[in-house]
Parts: sequence; C-alpha cells; structure tokens
Amino acid sequence: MKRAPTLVDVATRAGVSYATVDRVVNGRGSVAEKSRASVLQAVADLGYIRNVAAANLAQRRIYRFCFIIPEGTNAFFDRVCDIVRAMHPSAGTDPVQLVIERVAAFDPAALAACLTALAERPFDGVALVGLSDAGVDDAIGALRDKGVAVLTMISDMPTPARDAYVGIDNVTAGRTAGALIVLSHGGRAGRVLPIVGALSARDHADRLSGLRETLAPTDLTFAPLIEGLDRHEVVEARLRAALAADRSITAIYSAGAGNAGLIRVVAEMSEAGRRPIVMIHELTPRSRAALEDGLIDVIIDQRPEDEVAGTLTLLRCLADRRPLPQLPQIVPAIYLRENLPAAVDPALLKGSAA
Amino acid sequence: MKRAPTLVDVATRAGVSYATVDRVVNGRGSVAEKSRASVLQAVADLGYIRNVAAANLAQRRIYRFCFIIPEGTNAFFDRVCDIVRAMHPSAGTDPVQLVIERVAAFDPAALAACLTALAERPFDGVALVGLSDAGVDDAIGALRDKGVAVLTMISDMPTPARDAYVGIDNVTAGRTAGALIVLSHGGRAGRVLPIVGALSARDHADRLSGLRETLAPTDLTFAPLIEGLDRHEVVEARLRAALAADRSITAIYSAGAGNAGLIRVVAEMSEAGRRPIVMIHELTPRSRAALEDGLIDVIIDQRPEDEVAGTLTLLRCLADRRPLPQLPQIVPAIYLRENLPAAVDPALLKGSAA
DNA sequence: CCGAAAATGAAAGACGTCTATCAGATATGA
DNA sequence: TCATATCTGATAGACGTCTTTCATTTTCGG
Repeated sequence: MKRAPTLVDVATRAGVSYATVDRVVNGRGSVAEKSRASVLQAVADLGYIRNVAAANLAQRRIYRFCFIIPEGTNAFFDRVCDIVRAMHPSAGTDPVQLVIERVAAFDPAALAACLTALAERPFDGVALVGLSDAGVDDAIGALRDKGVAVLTMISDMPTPARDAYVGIDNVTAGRTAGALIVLSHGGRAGRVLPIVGALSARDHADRLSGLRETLAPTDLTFAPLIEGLDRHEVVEARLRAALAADRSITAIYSAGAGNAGLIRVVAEMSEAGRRPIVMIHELTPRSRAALEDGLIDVIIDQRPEDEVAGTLTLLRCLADRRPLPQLPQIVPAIYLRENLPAAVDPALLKGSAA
Repeated sequence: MKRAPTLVDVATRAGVSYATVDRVVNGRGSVAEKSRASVLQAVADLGYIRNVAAANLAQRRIYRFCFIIPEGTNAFFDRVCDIVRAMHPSAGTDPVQLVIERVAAFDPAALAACLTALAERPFDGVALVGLSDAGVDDAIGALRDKGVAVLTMISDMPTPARDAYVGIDNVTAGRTAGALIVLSHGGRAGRVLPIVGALSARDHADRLSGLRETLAPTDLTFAPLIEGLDRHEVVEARLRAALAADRSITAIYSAGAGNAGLIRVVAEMSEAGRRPIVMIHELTPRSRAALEDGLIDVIIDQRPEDEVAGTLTLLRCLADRRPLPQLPQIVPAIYLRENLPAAVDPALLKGSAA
C-alpha cells in the first residue's frame, strides 16, 4: 500500500520541475510541447490523480451550484426545493453553496432569460428541468462556453446540449403504469383514460408512449387523451366532461400534475359507489392523503431525493473536471396504500450526496 | 459570506493557545477543566466544524472499511460483492479502502469469529448482515469498544448492538407483495403459498408478517408455509410437494433465496398450461431471465446499490465522528416485465457515495 | 551573433489540521 | 519553601496543492 503519487512524483518522473508540471496540469503559462508531452506521459504512467481535497484546501474553494426549479401551483416542485434546501447541511464535509432560482413553468423564454442572467454570476454548475427550445439551447451553450457545468434533471433535453441528465426513464415509467393497469384488470377488458399536462413536455409524452406500448397488445382500449396543463381546475373540468361522455372507463392514468382536480372528481365517484382504478405520479401531501383515503390506487414517484443527490454528485465531478461516474439508475418507487413510507418532516431531512 | 471558523479562531475566542485547543478537541494531554470549558464554549459560539479534508490531508488518513458478506449459493450476495468492489474507484475524491470478507450464511459462530478476527486489523468500520445471536452481539460490542464503527445492512439487529442500519423495511416489503397479489386477483378469491429461507432470519420473517397483515382482511387464504433454507434443491422439492398436495394455489410469494428451484417448478407448470402468480425478491441474472421469459410476474428488489452507497456514507460519518445524516429511505424497486432496467455490466458500475 | 521572447527552475507562503517538542507557568503536597 | 506534577504557550514541520515571484536558460528571428 504505497502512497498515492503526487505532483512532485510526476515532476521527478517527467524530469522537469514542479513548476512546469503545474503549468501543464493547470493550463497556465507557456510550456514547450515536448515538456507537456513528458508530463502527461508521467501522469499516465504513475496513474496520478489530483488530490481534490488538498486542491480545494489551497484555493479555499467553494462550489457554487444553482438549481432552476419551475414555479407554479405544483407541489412536486415545492418538494424538490425542500430537498435541495435540505442538502445544504449535508454538504457537511465539503463546501458547497446551493442557490435555488424559480422560473415560470413551461416558459422557455423565462428559462432562457434566467440562464443568461446566471452567466453573470460565479456559478460552477447549474441544474435545470429540461425544456425543448432553441433559445434555451443557446443560453445553455453560452453558459457551458463559460465553463459552467449544465445538467438536466427530471426531464431531459437533446444530448449534446447538456453535460448530463439525472432522472428516471419516463418511457419505462409509463410502461410500469401500463403493467399495473393490466395487472389490476386481471385479464378482463377495460378502458383507460390518459391525462397529461401537455404533450410538449417530454416527460409526459414519454410516459404516455410507454403506456400505449404496454397496453397495445391487450384487450384494454383508450379513451381520448386529456391535456390538463398541469392545472387542477382544467384537469377537473375536462375529466368531468370525459367521464360524463364515457361511462365505460375502468382506469385513469395521470402522467402530469394538477391531480388535485382529479382527486376531487374521484372522491365524488367514490362516494357515489364506484370509481375506476386511478394511478398518478409523484408523492405529495395531497396525493399521499388520497392514497391513504382510498381515492387512488397507485402513486409512481420519481424519488426526487435520489435525483437531487445524483445531480449534486455529478455537478461536483463536472466542477472538478473528473470523469463522470455511472450513477445507479434511478428507479421510480411504486407506492400502494400498503407500502407508503412514513411521512418525513422535510426540515429534518438531510440527504446524502453520494 | 465569511470564512468558516478555524481552530485558530477558536483559540483566539477562547483566550487560549492553539495547542490547548488541539488538546481539547483531539483529547490528548491534560487540560484544566476551566480551559476545556472555554474552548468548548468557543466552539459552540463560533459554530466551528472541523475541516475534515484538511485533517485527512495532515494525517494522510485512509478510511479502512470491511464488508462482511454471507457466502453461499446466493446470487444476490454475489451481486452485493460486485457493487462493493465497484465502489472502489468511486472513492475517487477520497481515500477509502474496502475489504470484503465472506462468511458462511446463517452461521452465527462463523460470523462472530470473523468479527473477532477483524478486531486485530486496523479497520475504521465494519458492515455486516445482521444475525440475531448473543455471540455476534458480543463480538460487535468488542469491536465497537475498540472504536470501530459497526453497522448492519440488509437485515437488522436489535438497535443497541449496532451504530446504524441501512436497508429496506422488510415488513413494508411484505405488505407491498401482498398488495400486488391482491391487485392481481382483482377481487377474486385465491390461495397464497409463502416461502421463506428460515423464520429465524429477521428479514424473511418481517416480510412474511407484512404479507399476512395485508392479506388478512381479504378473501385470500394461505397454504402452509414452506421453509426452503435458501437452497434451491430444498425449495424445489418442498414446493413440488406442496403444489401436488394443493391444486388451488393461485399465487406464490418467495421471501427468501433459492429461487432457482422455484423457477424450475414454475417453468414446468407454465409449459403444462397454467401457473400461479409468482413474486420473488432480488434482481439476479436468473430472476431477471425468469421475469423476461414470463415465468414469474414481479421481482421486488431491495436496491443493493443504494444500500451499499448509504452504508459507505454512514461509515464515513461514523469514522469522522460526525452526526449521522438522515439518509433518504431506501424503497424497494418493483420490477415487472415492462420496467426491467437495462442490464448493467457490473464491471462498469461506479456507484455514488452520495 | 545579438536582442527579445519563450520556456524553465527554484522557492516561498498560503490553506487548516495534526503531531511533536520544549520551555515556562501554575498548582500540589510535603 | 522546595520538589514535583500538572498545565499552558510558542513554534515548527508535515500533508498536497495552488499561486506568485524572480532569476535563469533556451530558442529563434533578424
């Protein structure tokens, strides 16, 4: 168990001075091509890896990261904010400073403006919920050109735009929902009503296509899709209309938000004696209550705790210019009445980065 | 944004020298009670927290942790080993050395002996799969008296014995299985055959009680419990006998290991035309294949990646004598045919401690 | 071959903590 | 009051990296 190689070892091996090694690895000053090559060779030979702790100590480095979270009447994103806030103390051992910015949901212009403004501030990394938009792409590009790491969470964007994506596979999530719906029908026929916020939201669209894929070979049919804009009044009104128009619906799958409206409608049906199977996404105080009260049957939760923790891990790697580890895949949790975890006071939550 | 307080600041505030502060916080030499008090007061006033990176740098510290993993014909524990091994590089930024010891499964004497032997080696922490046994308790106590952190994973032990537990709530896992069985029966009657490795294994017993609890208020009845000792031949033989004796079984729930035997039996039934609903635990190459082949219906996986990562996080905290963070609860993943994640080459896996 | 530019080496001080040593101060008991 | 013990302060060198300065060497164009 020999000591890990240091920059001094690299210098010796390369036959140059420490100063030259430093110029190479930290890219400053001018170095002859020959020297640069021999230093890099020595680094490779020795398997040198920078001691990040020592480096951070010397520079009194603070990691500054920004989370851009959609703003709106969306309990899920409030939860994400709570989790990010709870991560502060979790830094514990290392100096991370987290800032949350909230921008209007589904508003590419606002998001792009936010990103542009961020470029003026000294951030090492930015995490945002992906949105497909050329302006956003450009703003991200500008940030990354400045050396700021940018990654998407929850909903992805085209690969080249961001450094990484942390989140669930939404097609698979939709398939999961489909499989559970199939399971709950036990081979009998049925009719499924899908609800999304907007088909332009990639995560919603992905879930829907996963659902379709899974139900295609079965006896289950689809009622016309509802777009609820993630707003509970809209969801409520359109759902009510759809149910009135079609009495044969046996299952409802809501891939987006605005489920308060859905729950109101289902509560009425439930009192009236019969309600369809209901599956929705994201654990929130309201969805939890509905599950406990028997108004809905399944909650598929994307585990934002894991997503935020993974995001932080990757942001740190990117900031250190280290290779990105392959994080364990984030698998959505399936909550039924019987396996709801005890409610956790978010103020007490302290996540783990790693 | 002012600089975090250092020991020099503490010394100044307490009106003593750095040397005295050092004596207090690192508990060496002798210090007058008055000095100790004023130092501690200063620490509290300033909210001093030791800079672990600097401390580790100065001591050239290496964290040495040992994972004790049950040995046997158990693919799940092989997977755990792979994950632990894959964590090595994940250390990445910090100097962690991991050692794996394997001991015979379900053998308290062997486990206790292993723990005792470990006390002679310079470990900072040990993780083991809990086993209820007085000898094991004593061995753990001896280790902890030496200052070694000890925590249980996967299966717990009585609280006072270990420093922490990382793993799923097995009662809830059993309830989950029960709920899915109920769902899949869609209100029809049925008969459930439970299989465990041994009732003396706490995780198995917990799962069974969760299952019983959930099925109690339903129309579903229980066939007599099978104890399969986690060995596939035993499981196969006893299952065959049970199925021959009782043709009315509509679901099988296996809470333990040895599922290769179960799969063989189910494969035959499947070919013969009809098989019951089958739910088992843990994602392994074999169980994955069985799910893909339509021989079983659900795999409940306890996500050992998360368990190992969480274990490492806590071991580090314990080694640093830092307060333990509240890790996000580990929720078992429910895998159906439709949401099986892509198989990951374990050699490529690099986990996140965070 | 000379002058300017480019490349290199040597060194020192910082970051916050650990560890060690040694001299001096205060307290304790006889 | 003296001889011990018990405390305390001052200081210095590590750990591995960053950052800067200054002097020296090499290279190259003209």
